[in-house]
This record gives sequence, C-alpha cells and structure tokens, in this order.
Amino acid sequence: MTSGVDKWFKIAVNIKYLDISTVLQIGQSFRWVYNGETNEYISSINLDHDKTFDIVKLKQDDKFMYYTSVNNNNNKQLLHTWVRSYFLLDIDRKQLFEHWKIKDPKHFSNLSHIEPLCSSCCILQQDPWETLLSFICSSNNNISRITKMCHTLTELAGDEIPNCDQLSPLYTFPNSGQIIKVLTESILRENGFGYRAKYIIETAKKIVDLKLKDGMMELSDSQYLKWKISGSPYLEAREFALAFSGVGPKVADCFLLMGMGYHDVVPVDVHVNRIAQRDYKITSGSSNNKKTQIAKLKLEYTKYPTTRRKINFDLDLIRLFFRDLWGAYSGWAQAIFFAKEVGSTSGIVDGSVSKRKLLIKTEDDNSAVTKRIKVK
DNA sequence: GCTGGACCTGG
DNA sequence: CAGGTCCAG
Repeated sequence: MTSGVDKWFKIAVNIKYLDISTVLQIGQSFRWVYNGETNEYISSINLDHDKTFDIVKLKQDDKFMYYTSVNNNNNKQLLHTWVRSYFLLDIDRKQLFEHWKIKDPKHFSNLSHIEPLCSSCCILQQDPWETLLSFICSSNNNISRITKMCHTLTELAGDEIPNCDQLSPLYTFPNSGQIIKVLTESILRENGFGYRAKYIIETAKKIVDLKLKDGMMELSDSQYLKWKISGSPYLEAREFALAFSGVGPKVADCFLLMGMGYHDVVPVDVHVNRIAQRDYKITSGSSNNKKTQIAKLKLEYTKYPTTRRKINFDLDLIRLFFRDLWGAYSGWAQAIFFAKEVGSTSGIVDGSVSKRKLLIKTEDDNSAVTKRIKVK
C-alpha cells in the first residue's frame, strides 16, 4: 500500500525489554490495529493532546522500533516526542528489575522465570481522556469486547480522518462535546455498550460541566484532566477520578496509572487479588493487624468522601502492600504479573491474538456501517 | 457502614 | 465468566 512512501524513523529499543506485540495487545490500549502482512500496528493518535489527530504506524525488530505518521498533520518533532513519552523510553527498565530483585527476591530473583515477561514490562503513557473512557468500558468485560467498544466509539462520534489510505477508514477518538452532541444512552446500548452506556454519557457530560465551571472550555478533555490533576497527591487525584460515573477504585487506578503517570499505582483487579492471596499470603480474613490498618485508612480518608463511598478497604490494603513492596514503579511490576496471569488463564499467545484482532476489526467495520445507518 | 445481587453482551 | 460498579436493604 503506502508503505513504499512512508518515511520511517527508528529508535534503538531491545525487544527483550519492550515488545510491542505484547504491550499493545495486553489490554492497556485498545485501539491499535495489527496488520499481519506488514507486521505493522496502526492507530489514530492525538499527538499533542489537543485537536489534531495523526495516523501513526509502528513496527519492530530485535534492535529497533520503527514509527511513522501517515497523514503527518503535525510536525516531526511532535511525533518523536510522542513515541518517547508513549512508551516511556527514558525509563531504565533494567534498573527496575534490579530494584525489584532486591525488594522482592522471592519473585524476581529467578530471572530465567521472569525473563520472558520482561518484554511486557511497560506501562504506556496514554491519552488521559481516552484512557478514562476505555477503562470505564473495561468493567466486568473482556479485552476483545473492550476493543470493539473503543473502536465503535470512534466510528459513532469521532471524525473520519481523510487520506489515511487504509482499507477501512480511521476515526479520531471523540471528545466529550462530540459524545454528548452525537450520542445518547440508547444509541450506545443499541451499539452493544450495555450498562456502560449510561456511564459514558454521564462522564462526558460531567467533563463538559467541569470545564464550564472552571472556565476552561478552550482546553481539550485531556488538557483539562492534566490541568486539574497533574501534580496532585494520589489520594486527591483518585478522589477526583472516583467522582465520575462508572469509575470505581479499579478503573480510577487504571486511569491514573496509564493516563496520568501515577506509576506507583497497582490497580487491584481479580488477578492481582488472586496473586496477593496465593503468592504473598495476604489474608482475606480479618486479623487484628489488618483491622488496625483499615481503621488507619478510614481516618486518613475522612477528607475524601467519594473515596469513602466507593472504596473497598481490603483491596486498598492490597494496593498499598504492593506499592510498598515494589516502590515507585510498582504499577509496572504489576504489568508483568498481569501478563503472566492472563497469559496462562485466558490462553492469549502471540499468534492467535493477531488473527483474532483482524477478525474483530472486520466485524467492526461491517457492524459500523449498519450502525451508522441506524443512527441516522 | 457493609454486603449481596443485578447488570449488558459474547465467546 | 470477563481486568467492576452501583444500588438497595
């Protein structure tokens, strides 16, 4: 196709420490589409968290990651900066492992066991607004349907991006204004969002209201979220995030970790909970020590009414346990265990994922056509 | 405050 | 059941 004229840039990345075929498909980001023939990933990216979207392509070999912008709306420098910040390439992954080996030798000293998982040790720094909505969609859901929903959202309310020269058109991820203008709860329900339809509409409305109230209407949703949250202590940031509909502790933590750069946050889901019980013997019972810890937390959280209302103290203790154990990048350590756990329980392995993704994409396109007609 | 259901949908 | 959240009692 266009690959002949694409001007690829490259950056030195050892695939042993960062393998995009894992990282882009493990369930952090949901909108990368894999092309098995060219071995490329493609998505529309809001490079500067502002208005313009670029079509970005990525591929990788043992030593390098390659990237290009197809339509090239923005300048090259912006693209270079985006790649470095999206994959957080300035973070020394080797050093993280050395740190974890010391702090948690039981699980990190046996490198031969861990080594295959190094490549998945990456928390992507994603667009805040898209991260918030994606993880609202993730509740009690599976990766393939979350993927489908994220694409549907762009098709229903985003703008088609011209000249991207793909078989199927690509769309921008819709902002809050587009969502409340174009979509309703019933439209989303008709398009398979289930009970999350309401959360999405309410969240978009709330962002619009908040921007209005703060006199920040000119900011994009992501810019606003950064303006509102960046630099706040975790507890305050979480309190703010929890105020959105459909956002509980788990979704809030995913948003803060992957969208807002709170790298020490370990989102406690069923997998992490299981790991805590099984591998670290965190008792689910109620020991005296635990009661004391919970009492302490309750006192600390009196300042945070929304947190008090939504938090599960048992699970929050697990979050704190792993934060204290793994340190400033505990969220990254969790990504390893997640890959290991999900990889073994749901049978997701390299080859089959790609094929499945392509199939899903095709279904998406078909349904998108019918759905768009239905909407109009 | 805490606990148990209900909740959309698809593999 | 799937990387939960909400609401009632």
